Amino acid sequence: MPELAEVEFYRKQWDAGLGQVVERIAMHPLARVFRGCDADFLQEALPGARLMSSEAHGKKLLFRLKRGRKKADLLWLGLHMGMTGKLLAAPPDYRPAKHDHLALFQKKQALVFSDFRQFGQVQVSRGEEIPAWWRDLPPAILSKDFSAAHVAQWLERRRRAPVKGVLLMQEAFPGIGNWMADEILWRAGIHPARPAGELSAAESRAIWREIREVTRGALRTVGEDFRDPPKGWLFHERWRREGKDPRTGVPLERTTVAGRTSCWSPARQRLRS
DNA sequence: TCCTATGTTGTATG
DNA sequence: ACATACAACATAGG
Repeated sequence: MPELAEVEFYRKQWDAGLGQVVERIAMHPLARVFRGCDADFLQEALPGARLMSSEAHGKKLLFRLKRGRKKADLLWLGLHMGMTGKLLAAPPDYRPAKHDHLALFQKKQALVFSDFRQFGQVQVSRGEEIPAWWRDLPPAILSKDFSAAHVAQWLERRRRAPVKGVLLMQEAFPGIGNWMADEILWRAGIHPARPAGELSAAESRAIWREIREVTRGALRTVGEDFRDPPKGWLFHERWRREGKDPRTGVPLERTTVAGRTSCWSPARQRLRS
């Protein structure tokens, strides 16, 4: 599932282990989720490290661990949930199941990363320096730097691409995934296949506003306790076979746009005006 | 059996 | 340089 709100929910699942030492770990070092990192190093560095803090940025997660007293003894654990990744806290005697690729065992619980499709990824770095994979991140959606001008700039820069595809670009819109993009465009009344550069200033601004609204709403629901977003959202209809526009009752349409299944309301989102 | 799936990346092609 | 289409990754569920 993981888009930004699901990722935030999963981040908090490991809060149970903050401040505590990892006594031992279990992992499948040959699993595909370790393709981006040195699995042997991970295996030797994690036991004995203390989980200090966690952070989410878009769909990426960072866990900071500390091995000794020196500053340089920091361990940076990066996780991406891919399509089916999840994090959970389990009892300390938990037996990792087939798709649990990494488990950090602490005195009071086990912190588990599970991902059956393995589109997710693990990264690890050591030392004082912020690792390259956590540097130069784009402005977070709810930060001050995520301005209407930032959105307008990206729509213009990718002017020939369908707007749906632009919203999925993580280097500009960190954390937006397929369902959020559809939700944003539906609320803004913009057809997903419209070329980004053809949108008016008002439409660009509406996208900016709805990106932030959908993000806030998703964090308050999905991000808190995984409950569904509020009634009236496209979310509740977009996966249903006979889905209807929550505002007009008109049957929703779906096609592939920018390589992803997209859902929109023909009543409110038109290709040409 | 076939199709779909809340993601990303690489390659071929226009 | 930009954009698109498509495959690949690995697995489950309808």
